[in-house]
Amino acid sequence: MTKENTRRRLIDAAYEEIYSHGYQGAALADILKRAGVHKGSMYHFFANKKEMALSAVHEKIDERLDIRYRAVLDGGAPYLPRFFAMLRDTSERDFRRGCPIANLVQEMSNLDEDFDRALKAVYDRFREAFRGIYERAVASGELVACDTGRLARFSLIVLEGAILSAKATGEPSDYLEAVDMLEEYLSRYCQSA
Amino acid sequence: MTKENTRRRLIDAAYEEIYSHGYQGAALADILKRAGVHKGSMYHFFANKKEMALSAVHEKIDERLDIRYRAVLDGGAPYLPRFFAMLRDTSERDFRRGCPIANLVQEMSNLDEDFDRALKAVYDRFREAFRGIYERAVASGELVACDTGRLARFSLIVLEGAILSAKATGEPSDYLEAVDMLEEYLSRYCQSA
DNA sequence: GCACGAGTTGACCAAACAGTCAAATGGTGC
DNA sequence: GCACCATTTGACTGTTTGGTCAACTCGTGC
Repeated sequence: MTKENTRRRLIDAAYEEIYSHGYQGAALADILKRAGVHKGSMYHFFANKKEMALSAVHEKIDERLDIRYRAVLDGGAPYLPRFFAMLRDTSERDFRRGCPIANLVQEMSNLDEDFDRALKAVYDRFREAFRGIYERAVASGELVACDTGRLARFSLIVLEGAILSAKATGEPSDYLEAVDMLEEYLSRYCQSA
Repeated sequence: MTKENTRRRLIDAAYEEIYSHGYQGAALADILKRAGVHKGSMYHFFANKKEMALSAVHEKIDERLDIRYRAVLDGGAPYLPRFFAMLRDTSERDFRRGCPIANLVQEMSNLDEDFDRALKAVYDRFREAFRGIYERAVASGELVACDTGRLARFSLIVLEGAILSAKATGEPSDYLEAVDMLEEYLSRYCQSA
């Protein structure tokens, strides 16, 4: 165990266990077993289970959002084709487990203020990432001038709903179909025909 | 305690506790306390916690879906205005707790086969209710002939996503805005202009 | 080579958990 | 008024939970 490595292993294990079983359902013993770390060692890095979980939310979800969606922005115009290509890339999606953010929102938002605050921040950041892409698309002339915030809110709703649907039915095609229909909706705001 | 009343009280209490805390987070003791029923008495009616929970899903969610959406069908044409009026009626919605079905799907679908099966059935019934309304709308000439199953799937995705969004942000307006945009999307398939 | 503190170990704890059970209760048919 | 059985009662069990703690290891600075 090479020092600060321990903390990362704990965060990774906590993320995986919570993603699979939810926060309440994730047993501390299972997280520790997965990380190969002893209990007291964990309490050296984190005050309690919740603090570790919130750290995992921040470091595994929040920070990664930026990276993933920045890639779309950094590619330059046209933005929309690359945005939708990214949405259609299901190689990193696990429909059986659904969306890590949505799972936690559903489970914890109404139970714990700290989770609520943390998840609100993540959700807002998610929205802002979408809005940023649409803003660029307006600037590049792909979209007509419109309420990009509204489009972003709706897009995230469709995305989260689609992942939930795929989890509920077991059909990833549910997700892809919804992405098609979102694109169809968006075409209303596209330049020309 | 008047006999079969006990069972209903247990179902009601289980539904409420599970809706608030999730299945894993709902303590049997709290359910019993809420119902005012003793433990052994519960095990007389149900084999275990899971069976009681699945009964609650069936009797409190599954059966009620029919009732709620049948009202739209029973009102006669035009169907779409009444459908959207029902979606916009938030008097019975609890955005803090979200959607009881979605909550359970997120928590349990990938953890337990029995929950998975039960929730798949509920979700499918939900979809069929939507499709039935759109079928009627086509028959009555409100919608042009189109893939009503596809519209129903998308509508449910938007609905579930919107409820989740309202829960995440704490803003019920997120939900209402999405309903507006769903209606806007649907106008593509409406007769005339 | 010693002192120091970050990091590790694993035994231990009280509380909460789902589930069990023998005994008591009470209404119904006869 | 008795017999029967569905229902109720509440104490009990074994397990799992998150969290505590005193002792130990080990690299680094001096």
